[in-house]
Amino acid sequence: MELTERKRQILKVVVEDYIRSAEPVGSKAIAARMGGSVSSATIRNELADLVDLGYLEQPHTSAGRIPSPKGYRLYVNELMEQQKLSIAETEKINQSLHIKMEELDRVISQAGRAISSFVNYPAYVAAAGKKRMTARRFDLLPVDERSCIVVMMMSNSRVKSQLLKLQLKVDLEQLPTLVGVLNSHFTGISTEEMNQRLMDVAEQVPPQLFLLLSQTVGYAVDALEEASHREIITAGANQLLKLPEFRDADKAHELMSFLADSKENLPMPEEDRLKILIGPENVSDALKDTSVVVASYDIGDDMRGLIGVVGPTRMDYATVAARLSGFAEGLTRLFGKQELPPKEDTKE
Amino acid sequence: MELTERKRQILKVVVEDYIRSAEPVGSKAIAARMGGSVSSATIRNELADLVDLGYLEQPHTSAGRIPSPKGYRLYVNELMEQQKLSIAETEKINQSLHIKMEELDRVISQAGRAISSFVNYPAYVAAAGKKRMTARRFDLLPVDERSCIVVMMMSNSRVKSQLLKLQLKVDLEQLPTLVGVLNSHFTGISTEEMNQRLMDVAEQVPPQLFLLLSQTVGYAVDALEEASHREIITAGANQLLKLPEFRDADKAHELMSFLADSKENLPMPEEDRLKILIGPENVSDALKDTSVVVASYDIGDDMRGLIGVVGPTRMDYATVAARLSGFAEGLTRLFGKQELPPKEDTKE
DNA sequence: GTTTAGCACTCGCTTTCCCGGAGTGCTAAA
DNA sequence: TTTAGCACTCCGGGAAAGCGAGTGCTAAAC
Repeated sequence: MELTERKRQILKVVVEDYIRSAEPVGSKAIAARMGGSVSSATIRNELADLVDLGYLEQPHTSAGRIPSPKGYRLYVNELMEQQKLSIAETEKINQSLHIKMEELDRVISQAGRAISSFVNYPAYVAAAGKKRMTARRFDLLPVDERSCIVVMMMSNSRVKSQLLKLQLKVDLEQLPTLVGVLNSHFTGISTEEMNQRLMDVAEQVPPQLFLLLSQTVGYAVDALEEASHREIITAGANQLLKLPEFRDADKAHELMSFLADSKENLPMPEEDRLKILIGPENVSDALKDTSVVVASYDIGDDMRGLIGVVGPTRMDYATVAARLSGFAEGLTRLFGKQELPPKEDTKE
Repeated sequence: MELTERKRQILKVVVEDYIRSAEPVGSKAIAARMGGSVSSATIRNELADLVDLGYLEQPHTSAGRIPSPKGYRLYVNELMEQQKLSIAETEKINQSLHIKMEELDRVISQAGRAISSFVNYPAYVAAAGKKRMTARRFDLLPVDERSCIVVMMMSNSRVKSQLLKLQLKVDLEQLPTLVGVLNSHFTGISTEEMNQRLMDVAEQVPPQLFLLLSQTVGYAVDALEEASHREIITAGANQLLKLPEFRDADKAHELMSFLADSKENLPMPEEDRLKILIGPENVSDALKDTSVVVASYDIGDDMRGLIGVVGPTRMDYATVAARLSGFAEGLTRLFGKQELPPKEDTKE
């Protein structure tokens, strides 16, 4: 059997109607929506075919039809009209991205909330380094004889610092030596190598300096690992409760717990700019009945982020895809503009 | 009419039974639970009195009784037995607080998740400075002629830093002068005063230095304001859906949206170590049918934090109060131990 | 005077039954 | 190939009925 143009038209109408109403779509409604050029009986014949072909499903005899995952897939791939963002929408996106970039985390979580309330579905956001983070430069600032400040610039040009309490008094004159050691031996290498090298230099450095050195390197390792650790933030899970498919508390609870606890299993495609995963296409069991739309954005040159939206398979793919892309572009722009680094590889 | 000892006993049984079962408690069940020393008929008489006194309510004639807010209040104030944490529980708390204190935010949000899963209700966490944060010390580290690193130690001994891209080339020799100005004129004062003072010194400083100065001060102001801004984090809202009183999606949605969006209105008592707010005692409308238990903890000497738990009025107050206190103590200890500051007021 | 047994009554909850209506599949005619 | 007609299916909602837990009251017992 063939998938004629008319069948495609009908499928499109069914998908869009169902997305709107969340209720099975009947032949009469379809006929009306197609301009009355054909009768409902004709539509019925076509519908039966579409069910046979696997694009539609019938909750029970004598109910209308709803799209199957395969139907959604065809819709998304071929039938869906690329939606343009209205000026008002673009405006709104830009407005919600007027964030002073202080902490990366904070920007990201704010972006998560913004996108969620913008598409009316739960959203998740993540940022990850393209490669492992390393230290580019160290400094130590004396405070008093019992404490000093470590300052570390990381390979992504972000700067981290902390007050360090010293176990032993340290001669202030020796700090420059230490800084020299740090910068010559501990920059541009992975955290494992840093720990390793700490062992190696143990003998070359006077013991009381070594203590401070290992404290500093310890801090650096922690900070680097924290920075390269991909953190996933979710927002707007409560949006689910507005949807008819999640009025059942158990269903809602299941998905919300998943979003809160097992974020690691959210889809994180590596390559695509925009990816749509429909129902069973998701790997995680908890997402089997839901769809996910993910877009990626750039954080400067070294990092990459993902924003995703989770919703029922009956998701408004066209709108969500458009808005998500818009957001991703906005974020890329935001980070591109504010990013400071004179990107220059530090030789170790 | 008097509140005899037996009435109090009965009230206690009703509250505790209702907390467990979420269902109106009948006279027979009470009699059984009181050891069979009195018959259900006697209990019925007493129950009628307790309703008259306002401690109990009757959803409808011929249903059992449930506690009124006034009943809960009496229970919490006088009837409830202080619960001790078991060793296992204490252990579990300490374990969940084995956090390396990196970012304050992160500790706090992790603590929120931990407490929430520990009491099985949604939780919120906040940290706030006791007084406004000020800068205690500045440093500038040259990177190249177009950028340098600002390092600022705040009054709570936390250190913030960032790479600054300079609009103009600056002579490296002039940085020490600038640091001097910063440390002598911009420490120990509020952010408003900092902005004011920036105007004042405008003429005393060569123009191209002034640009860098104002950039630095701008950064400092932002960072200080961000640090003193009380951020409230909520966690575990999904726990609500397990409770029978929130099986209704609309109810759950209302409260969850409140928790997600209007966190500012969550109770933040100033004085008490532990506070319990029952139903209508809450000011926010959204919390009228829920109870809140809040405890406070110390973050070093300068800051104070709050952890709270939100649940139905039928909350297990005894357990929640004990666990929350345990947590608050744990946090106080955590911050006390890791806190570094040699607390010393900086003269401006 | 307080407590208790006995009993009729109340009222919410669940189950069952019934009905309307939307929608289908099939057949036969256009 | 399309369409009108028609019998049939099945969901969803509302009414009615039965159940059962629990009450309030009365009258007797302690």
